[in-house]
Formats: sequence, structure tokens, C-alpha cells
Amino acid sequence: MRSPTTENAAMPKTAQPLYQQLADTLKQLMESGSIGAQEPMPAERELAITYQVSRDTVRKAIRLLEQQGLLYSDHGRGTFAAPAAVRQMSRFLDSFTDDTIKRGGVPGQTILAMESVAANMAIASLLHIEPDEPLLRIKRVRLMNGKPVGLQESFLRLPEGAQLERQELERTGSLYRLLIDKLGIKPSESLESVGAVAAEAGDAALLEVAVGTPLLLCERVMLSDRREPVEYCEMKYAPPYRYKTRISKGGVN
Amino acid sequence: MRSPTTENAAMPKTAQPLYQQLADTLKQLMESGSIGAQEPMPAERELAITYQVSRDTVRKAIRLLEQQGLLYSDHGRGTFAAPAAVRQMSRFLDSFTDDTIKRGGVPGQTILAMESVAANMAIASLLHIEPDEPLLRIKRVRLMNGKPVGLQESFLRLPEGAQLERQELERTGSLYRLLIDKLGIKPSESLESVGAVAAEAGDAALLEVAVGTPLLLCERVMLSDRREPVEYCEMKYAPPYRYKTRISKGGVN
DNA sequence: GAGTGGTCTAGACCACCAC
DNA sequence: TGGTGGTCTAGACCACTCT
Repeated sequence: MRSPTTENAAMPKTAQPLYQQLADTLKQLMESGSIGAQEPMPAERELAITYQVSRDTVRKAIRLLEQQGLLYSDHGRGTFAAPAAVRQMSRFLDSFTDDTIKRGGVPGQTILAMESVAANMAIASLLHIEPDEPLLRIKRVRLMNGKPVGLQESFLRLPEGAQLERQELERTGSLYRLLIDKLGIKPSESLESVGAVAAEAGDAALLEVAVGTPLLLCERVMLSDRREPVEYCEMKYAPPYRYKTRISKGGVN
Repeated sequence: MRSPTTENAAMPKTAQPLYQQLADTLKQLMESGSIGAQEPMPAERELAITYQVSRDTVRKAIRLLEQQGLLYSDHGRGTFAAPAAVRQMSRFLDSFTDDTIKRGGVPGQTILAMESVAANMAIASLLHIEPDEPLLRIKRVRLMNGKPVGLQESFLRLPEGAQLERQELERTGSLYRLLIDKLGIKPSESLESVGAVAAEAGDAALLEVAVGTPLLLCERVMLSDRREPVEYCEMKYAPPYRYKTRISKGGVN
């Protein structure tokens, strides 16, 4: 393991922190099968010596993998590779595009509308803006392997003068990618509320299901890295689409 | 801030780590209103001096509060109190009982069944046991303020010889509390899958809704601290009950 | 008792942001 | 440029688990 700060001035600025590099290394260790599920990893002190880093750096790498669900540590017993079922579940923000790929499907979309609208009171309140302020509304049918699985309606609060072209969205597929790459808006947190509703006529037609079919309704407020609300989004998913998530107890170090 | 390990031999074993004590202190700082939403906290180095701890300990306290959604740090800018909306959303395991209390309601339950059953193939596979192994089945109607909001059916894999009495469950209300306090089983992680289904006749009657009403269906596999599957649970919630959760980007230190 | 993870320290330097 | 958080180190001691 190489210190990112010593002698070598040619270190590219893409250099990652040591603990991330180490985390990647450990990840490979597990994925290669050298360490099976539920089996113990080498001890922290041992890893520190092996990779020539401080024990603290080892611990940071382990904490990182623990948060990703790949590992867990038990006081006095050791650190173990997580069971396979846990490893697959993400606990983090995933765009529909990324999530679909992770599930082994091909993501797609049909853009039904993309226009500037005035905020109504409810949305204005959620996004902390004044009613009538302009928002970008995007309504899409999300596809998995070419078949409609969900209906998604976003209301975006864009920075002054920012523009998003329909063409750009069609090309990249992912709205979040566009926000990050083009506008520098980094989603950091989202607040979600999940419930069930019956499909109305319009929704039913777009999702190709019967009126009254139970749909999974998910509302979300997405916050930027400065914790400013950026998007309100309403999603309706037809069965058998499922939300999957991993929940765990807290813990710092 | 007092070191938990120095001189004073009379330190009770309930002594919490310094960083937790500090986290509690900072929490109060925010709740007392001295530091409003989005406002900057004192710098890490300053907190270290103020509370007589190392900067690393301060950082651990901050990481803890960050995971709880109370705080966030921006490189080069500072550390800020989170907006109120974020603070209320838990990202962690919460029993129905705790969650209901957090929402300001009074939790209740009606136990419909509590019996030993043989595992069927589907559940056996999820819990990593052989079919026909005995499981404890608990079916309950969950109440909020006396009104039914959800139907919950748990299948528990108990340790050899362990017993749970109906009376105990009725008294404490919370199955998870019972698992922790009586059997020493500590829930550490759960894998959830959420979707929507139509209410069948039986469910509809218990939840006091019409047949066909869209229900929020949540399946869960709960793992103990050793990552052994302990419970499979199926929950059905009637509108307007909502699952609320906070999702964030990862991050270690 | 031996080995593991958990907590804590004091100090160093880097990367980023705002003025 | 000065202040902030981010990374890293080396060493100490505690708490827990297993045998």
C-alpha cells in the first residue's frame, strides 16, 4: 500500500485515500473467494503489517466495507465476511438506472413531459421556495428490459439560469448523472415515504395494468450536499416491482 | 469531559465512550436551540479544546451524529446542524413500538396467534434451516392509538430450548425487546423488500378496510449480531400508513 | 492467558473553501 | 492566506471472547 503523499510527485490527483485503496483490496480478497461468507478476515493488526499502514487506516477501510454490508466486526471475536444475502442489498442512494443495472436488467425510459411549471403550495413548502417559483417538471415512464415498471414525476429546483435539454436526458438516461456532471449538484441525502395506492385510469394505461391495481407509491425529497432541497419526486411502481433495502444498527468507529 | 479510564476506580461500568458522551452533549447543544438548523457548529479543533478531548474523539462524535442525520460536515467549510426534516427520519432498525412512539402515537397490538409450526420450504430457505424445523409463529394486528394499521406475521427461529410466553409479549408489546432482554438475541441488520398488494378478505376484515384496498406489503429477514437469520416477517399496512426513511451517500471518516 | 476489536491520544500534513 | 475538515501515524490501554 502506497502513501498518497510521499516522495513521488507524479502522483495523479485521482489518487484515492489509503483506506479506500485498502478497502478495494480487501473487497477483491472476498470476491476472489479466498475468504468465504461468514469466514474470518485477518486481524486488524495483521492487515496493518501486511499492507504497511497504520491500524487506524485498516479500521477505516473495515468501517467502509461494513457500511456497504460486505463485512462486520464482533468485539473480541474478529472481523468476518458478510453473508451473500446482505452483500447484495444497497443502503444508499441509487438512481433507477443504476439500480436496474444492479438487478441485471436493462434500464430505459420514455419522456412524457419536460417543461417549466410554477410550484404549487404543497411542493413549494417541501422544497422551501415560494409558490409560483419556476420548477422543471419531468414525467417519465421507466422501463426495465423494455417493459414499463414505473411512473416517475420529478419537480426540480434548478439554479438561476441553469438549463436541462430533453435531448441530454434522453441520451444519458439518468437525471442524477446529469445533475452531477452538468450542474454540479451532488445528491447527498433523500427523504422517502412509501405507501400503497390504487392505479388510476391514466396511470393504469401507462403502466399497462388494470385500473385499481395496487401500486407502490414512493415520494422523495432529494437534498444536495448543502442540504438544500433540490427535487420532489413521486414514483408509482406496478407489481411485481419491489423496493429492496438493508437497514442496520448505527455505529461509528 | 471525563476520561473513562483514569484514576477514578469507582467508574461505573455503565460509563459510555467519550465520543458518545460528547455526541450527547452536542445533541443537547442543538436541541437547546443554541445552534439552529443549517448553522455552523464550532470547529473540530475548538471542540477538542473546549471539552478536553483529542480531535479524533471529536470527529467520532461528529460521525455518529452525522449517521443519525443530525449533522453534516463539508470539507473546507465547516460542520452544520442538519435541517429539521432530515433529523426526524431514522435510517435504522426501529421496532413498530419504537417507531409509533416516535411518530407521536400510542402503540398497541392484538395477538391473533402464537404457536409452534413447522417451517415450509420457502421460509426454511430464507432462514437457512431445514424444512420441518420448528419455528415460532406470531400473528398480530398492530394498533396505533387503538386503531388497526397493520398486520404482522413473524416466523422466529429460536435457540434450542428457548421459550417465549404469550403473556410476556403482551406485557412488553415489543417482540424485539423480548429477544434482546430475554434471549440475548441482538438484531443487527435486516433485509427488506417492499411492494404493494390488494387486501384479501381475511386481511381486509382485520384491518377494517374494503377487500381490494391497496396495502403496503413489507417482507423482512432479520439477522442477529452474528448475522444468522432469526426472523422472517411479513407485514401489511393499510393506507394511510407510510414507511418513512432516510437514505444517504456512504462515507467513513 | 492470548488474541481480537474498541477507545483514546498528540501531532503531522493535505485538500478545500472563503475572503 | 487562514481556517476548516480529511487523512495518516504510532503507540497505549481497555473490553470482550474463546479455550
